[in-house]
Amino acid sequence: MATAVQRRPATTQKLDHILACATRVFYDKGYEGASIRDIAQRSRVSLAGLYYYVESKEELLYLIQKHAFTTLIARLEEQLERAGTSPEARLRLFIRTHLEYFLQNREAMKVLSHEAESLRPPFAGEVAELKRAYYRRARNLVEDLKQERGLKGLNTRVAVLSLFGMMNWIYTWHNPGRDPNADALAEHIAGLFLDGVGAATNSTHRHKASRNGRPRAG
Amino acid sequence: MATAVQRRPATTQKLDHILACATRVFYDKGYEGASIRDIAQRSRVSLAGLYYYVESKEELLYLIQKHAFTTLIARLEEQLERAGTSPEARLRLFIRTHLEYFLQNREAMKVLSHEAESLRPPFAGEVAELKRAYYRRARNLVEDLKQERGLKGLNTRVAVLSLFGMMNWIYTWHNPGRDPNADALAEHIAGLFLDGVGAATNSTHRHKASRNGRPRAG
DNA sequence: GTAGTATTCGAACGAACGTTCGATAACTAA
DNA sequence: TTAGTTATCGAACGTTCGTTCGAATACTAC
Repeated sequence: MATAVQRRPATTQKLDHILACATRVFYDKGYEGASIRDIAQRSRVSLAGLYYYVESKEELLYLIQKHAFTTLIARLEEQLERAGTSPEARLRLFIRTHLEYFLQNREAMKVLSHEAESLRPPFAGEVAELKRAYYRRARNLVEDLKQERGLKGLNTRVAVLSLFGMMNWIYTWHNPGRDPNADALAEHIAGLFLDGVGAATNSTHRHKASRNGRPRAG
Repeated sequence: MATAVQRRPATTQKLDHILACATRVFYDKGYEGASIRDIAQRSRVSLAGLYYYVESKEELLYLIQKHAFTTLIARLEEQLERAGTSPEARLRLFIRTHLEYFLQNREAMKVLSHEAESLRPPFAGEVAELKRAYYRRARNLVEDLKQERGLKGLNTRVAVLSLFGMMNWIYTWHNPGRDPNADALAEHIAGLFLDGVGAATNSTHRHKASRNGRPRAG
C-alpha cells in the first residue's frame, strides 16, 4: 500500500485533459471498441504515460461516469433549492436541468447512458449507487405530482422510466443544427409527460400558461 | 465470383441456430465485447466452422439486425391492415405491436437498439433504410393524429422520437417478473403519449374507455 | 461403390489489445 | 549543486482478436 502520490496542480489538470479526450474517444467508438492507443493519440500522451494517471482503461470509464453523474446531481440539487413547491414546477425544472446538462455534455452523457453495463465490480457498484440516487430523486418528484393530482392509476416506476427513456434516448437522434435546444426540448417533453400530445392543442407556447398548473384541470 | 452455394434445409436451420446464439452473446457482452470464439462455444460449432456460414463477425450482426427489423415491420403491417381507421386506435396498435415484439424478442431488440452504430458500410446502409421506413410509418401515424386533433403546436419529429425513446429504453430496465407485460406496458405508454400522466386520473382501466377517442375531449 | 459436393475443424496467421518495465527527463526543495 | 520526487516514454510482454488454410469427414446422386 503506497501513500497517495503528491500531485502538482498541473497534474490534476492533465488528468482532466486525458479524461476529456477519453470521453470523446468512448463517445466515438464505444468503450469496448476504443483502445488505449486511441486515447493516447488523441491526448498526445504516450501509451505508457497514460498509466501514470490511471490504473486501467476501466478506471477511465469509471472516472468519466462518476464525474458526469456527480456533476449532474449537484446541479439538480442546486436548481431544486431555488425552485417553488409546486410538484409540476419542480418536475419541469428537473426535466429542464437534465436536458440542459445532457446537451451541454453530450459526449459524457452518451458514455454514461450507452456504457451503463460496461463497468465491472468494484467500479460498477459505485456508479450504480449514483444512478439509484438520481432515479429516487425523479421518482419522488413524480410521486408528489401523483399525490397532488390523485393519479391513483399511475404506475410511478413505469412513468419515471418512460420519462428517462424520452430524455436519454435523445443522444441517438438529436441534431443540434436541426432540433430544438435544451429549453425548448424540455418544454416539449414536459408537455408530453404531463398532458400527452394534447398539450400542444392550441399554440406552441401554451406551455407558458401551464407553468403553474394544469390548464385543463376542472 | 462464386455461384450461390446450394444449401440443404438443415444448413439454413443451422445458420438460424448460429444467429440465435450470436444474438445471445451480443446481448450479453455487446458487439465489440463479444468474440467469435464466444459464439463458436455457445453454438457448439468450431471457430473455423462458423466461417462456412458467415463471412465475418459483422455479417452476423447485420443478419441479426436485418431479421429483427424485417420481422417487426412485417408484423406491424399485418396488424395495421386489420386495424380500424381511427388515428388513435392505429397508434395504440402500433405501440402494442412494437412492445409485444420487443419483449418477445428482447435479446434481438437490445442488439438492434444498442448496436445501432456498430455496423459499417455497406451493411450499415441497408439497416438504416429499414429504420427509416419504420420511423416513417410511426411518423405518419402521429401526423394523422395531429391533423385530426388540430395539434398545431406539436413537433412531430420530437414527439415520435420521444415515443421511440420510451419504448426502446425499456431494455435497460424492464424486469419480466416485476414489471407489466407488453399489453399493460403498451396501455401505459400510449396513455402517457396521448394524455400524459393525467391519463391515469380515475382508474387503472380507464384506458379501455378511451380506446375509441379522447375521454377528456369536449 | 464411386464421384462430387457440402460440411467441419485443428492449427496457425498477423494484427491489435491492455498492461508493464526500466531508463530518462523534468521539476522541487535544501 | 545536489538529492529526491514527479512525470514521461520507447520497447516489449503475454494474450486475445478476427480470419484463413488445408485436410478430413459426411452426405447425395448416379
